[in-house]
Amino acid sequence: MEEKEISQAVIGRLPRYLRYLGDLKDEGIERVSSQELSDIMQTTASQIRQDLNTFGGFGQQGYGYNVGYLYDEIRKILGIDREHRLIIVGAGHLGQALVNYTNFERRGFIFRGIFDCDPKICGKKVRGITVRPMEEMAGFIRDNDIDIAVLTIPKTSAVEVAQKLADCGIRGIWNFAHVDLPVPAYIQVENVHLSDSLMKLSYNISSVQEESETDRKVDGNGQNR
Amino acid sequence: MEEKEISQAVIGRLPRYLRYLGDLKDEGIERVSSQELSDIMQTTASQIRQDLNTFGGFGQQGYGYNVGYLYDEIRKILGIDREHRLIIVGAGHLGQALVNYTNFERRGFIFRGIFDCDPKICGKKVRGITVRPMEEMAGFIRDNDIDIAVLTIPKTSAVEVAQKLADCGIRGIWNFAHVDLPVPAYIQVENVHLSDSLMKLSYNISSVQEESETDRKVDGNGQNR
DNA sequence: AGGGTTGTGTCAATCGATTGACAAGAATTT
DNA sequence: AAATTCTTGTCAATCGATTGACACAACCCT
Repeated sequence: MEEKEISQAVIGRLPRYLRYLGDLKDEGIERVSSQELSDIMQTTASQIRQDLNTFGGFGQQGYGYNVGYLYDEIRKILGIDREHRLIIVGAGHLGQALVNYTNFERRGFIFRGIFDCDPKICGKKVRGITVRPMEEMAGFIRDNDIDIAVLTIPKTSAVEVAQKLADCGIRGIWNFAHVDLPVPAYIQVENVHLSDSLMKLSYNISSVQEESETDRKVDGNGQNR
Repeated sequence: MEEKEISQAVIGRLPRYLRYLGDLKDEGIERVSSQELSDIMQTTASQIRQDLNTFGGFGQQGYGYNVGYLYDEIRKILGIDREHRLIIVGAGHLGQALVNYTNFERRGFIFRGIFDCDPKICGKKVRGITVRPMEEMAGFIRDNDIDIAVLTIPKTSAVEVAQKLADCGIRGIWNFAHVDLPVPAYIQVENVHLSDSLMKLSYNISSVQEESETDRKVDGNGQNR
């Protein structure tokens, strides 16, 4: 079924394509060429064509790409054409903030449960979802067919909990804890290391400082890399 | 002062080095070789040496690297040997969660102010910090020598607010809004596109599914790339 | 103090990712 | 209907990042 390994660099760009295509759809635009899209997105037309061709020919010569069709195809590739069921592990500030962020649900990521080891928090409701004790987690994952666990607990217990999650058959872990998780290769881990991100910003601020004699031209490109 | 452009790939790995060096320090370990470190971090010794040499020779032949010294040097490189003053723009769930996350302060990122356009929220206190109306933002940035603005507002107003931040001389923007920000090149933007990250996870889960006939070997490497 | 060992800094080779170029197919114009 | 324009898919070239190899410096043991 799988032919060749697809690079994470390409995958990482797909959500951004999806975002711009969604904007175009909202504006009622039906077709777009790689050149037009690259102008808007501040990238090269060649990269867009190369990226899309990794998954097959979605465009048509002399016409370009159909916005709605391409949008749907990228959704399928990313696996967000179906619902994902998530649980939050760690009902602290961040965990609660994520549950309250309704945009995820709009994209098909549905929060089904919240777990915490603190008995004082258990029983409390966050956006209608009851916080449950950790002991119930394994059963809950199996009973509710949970795809993804969101780890918003301190690093001290993260590795242990990740092990537990692996044992009860979770498919992916969205990891906000500031550690690398050693899990079997068939479990996917996506790290969101917020403090790493802040440190990168700190570096980039400082390095701009140092080259302050250089010209300060406006570039206007806000994409991450 | 600047000699050659340093790649973001290298910068992106520095916080991870710092994390593992901190762990070694806590264990009381004084010296480490690139080989030992690469074994722990699941990378190559060559990459570690190459990365560190971008900034100068921190090691000694036949000895390796002094953990404490290297730790301090990387902190200096990242610019986290001094304090950074931040404001939160957008006092929603995520903004409040970030203010309450004490680990940032421990690393020298100090939250000085919170701003929101909703008058109902203004005046409220989050971890001792009063939420102020947006009108006061520009003055506050100048008066309090603010480095970094954290953007936790909806995408609809993000571009406009970023423009305002640029005008009053902010140095960096930590952007949680789901848009690319067009700002002058001397302002650094670090994007945290949470839904993009979730979509990547979704893809990787699905792609593992498809190649399920392949061997399920344990790899134990939790690093992001 | 000398010899063996360790391990860095660096250069070269490999590997992967991005960009450029163009042939050919489809649309549009005349 | 033919000519022209547009624009993809793809191949080749370039560019950048990672890995491997090794000379030589510093350490450690006897």
